[in-house]
Amino acid sequence: MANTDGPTRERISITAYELLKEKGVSGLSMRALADRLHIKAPSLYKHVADKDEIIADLQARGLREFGEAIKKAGKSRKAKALAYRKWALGNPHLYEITVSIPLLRDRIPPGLEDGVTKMIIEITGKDHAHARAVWALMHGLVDLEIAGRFPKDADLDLTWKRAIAMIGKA
Amino acid sequence: MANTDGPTRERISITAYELLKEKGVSGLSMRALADRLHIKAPSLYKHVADKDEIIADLQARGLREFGEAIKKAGKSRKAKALAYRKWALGNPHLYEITVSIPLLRDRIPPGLEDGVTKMIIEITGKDHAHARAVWALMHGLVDLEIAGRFPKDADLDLTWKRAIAMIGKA
DNA sequence: ATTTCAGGCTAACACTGTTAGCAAGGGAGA
DNA sequence: TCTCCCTTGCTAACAGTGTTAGCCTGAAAT
Repeated sequence: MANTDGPTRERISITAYELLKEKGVSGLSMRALADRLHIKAPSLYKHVADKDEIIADLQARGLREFGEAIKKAGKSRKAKALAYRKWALGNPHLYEITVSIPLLRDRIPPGLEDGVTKMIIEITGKDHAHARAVWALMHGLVDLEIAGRFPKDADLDLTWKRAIAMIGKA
Repeated sequence: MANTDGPTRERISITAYELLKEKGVSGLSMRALADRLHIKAPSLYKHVADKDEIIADLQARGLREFGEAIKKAGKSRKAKALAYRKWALGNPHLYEITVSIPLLRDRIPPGLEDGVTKMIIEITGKDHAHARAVWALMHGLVDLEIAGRFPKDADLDLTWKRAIAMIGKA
């Protein structure tokens, strides 16, 4: 071994997260990740089966942190909704890799996804169908905002206000 | 010239669309596109500046066809909403490249995007903020459905019903 | 007939994920 | 202590991506 303290699986995970935060999904390459760990790209495969394992890792982290952020927020639907927006916009790359990319269900800890889904259902306090519609509304808002699909002069605070009104009344 | 009838810009556009329909966004490579046109990849650059020009082309087509589909639908909000879903699910790859990828605003015909936006505003019959919330709701539903984020046993027809109820009441 | 040029071509570069095969060092067992 | 093995690094390489440089050829225009 050339290096006495090689990268553990944990360090790889943390470094991947830092790289994602700084460079986004497209900047998360195996070579860039290896560089930060001061090893060569092929050596990563001694710790990890493939890139999907790293992505699954980040998706799990995203689900976990997102879940905590929502849990911490005030109890009202409005507070939860605004927490959703705040978290997603504060962690756009993590949000993207967690929600805008096919979820690697087989490779994340079981129950994680269900936990988040159930939490959304509890917040809305209605049936699954309603909860899914609410989730879709919030996801759509965030996705379009991150993707820059709304015009620059769009009043998104007002848009969220309208969206929250829609949730409350139906 | 080896071939007497080389690919025109129009043929490139059509072939790219066919390729997208069949192979999806990830299958739309310059080499695969060139193959279908019976030329080599570098020759494409005699007709097109870069791949983004082709993507912008498809985004414009997506906006156009999507706009027509919504226009054709029944006048009720419900009919429009269901037309949105139907079109998106019927043209998932075109929907993805049009909406789930950053829009190349500088390279699509001016007014196209605004036209679609205005149409949505007209349908909702309220202010811009409300229209954007409605759009986000529909986009979120479709995006999550295409991405396979809803469980297999989810009743999505019911979810859309709830969503449409939300639109109507707020 | 000569020239110009559109539109093909091959070779190549930098990047992506990934595999094969080699080497060196540390830890475990005899 | 010696030896073996296994972990974990390495380089070279492959197939794929978008893209550029430079060459060649046939058709059209002067």
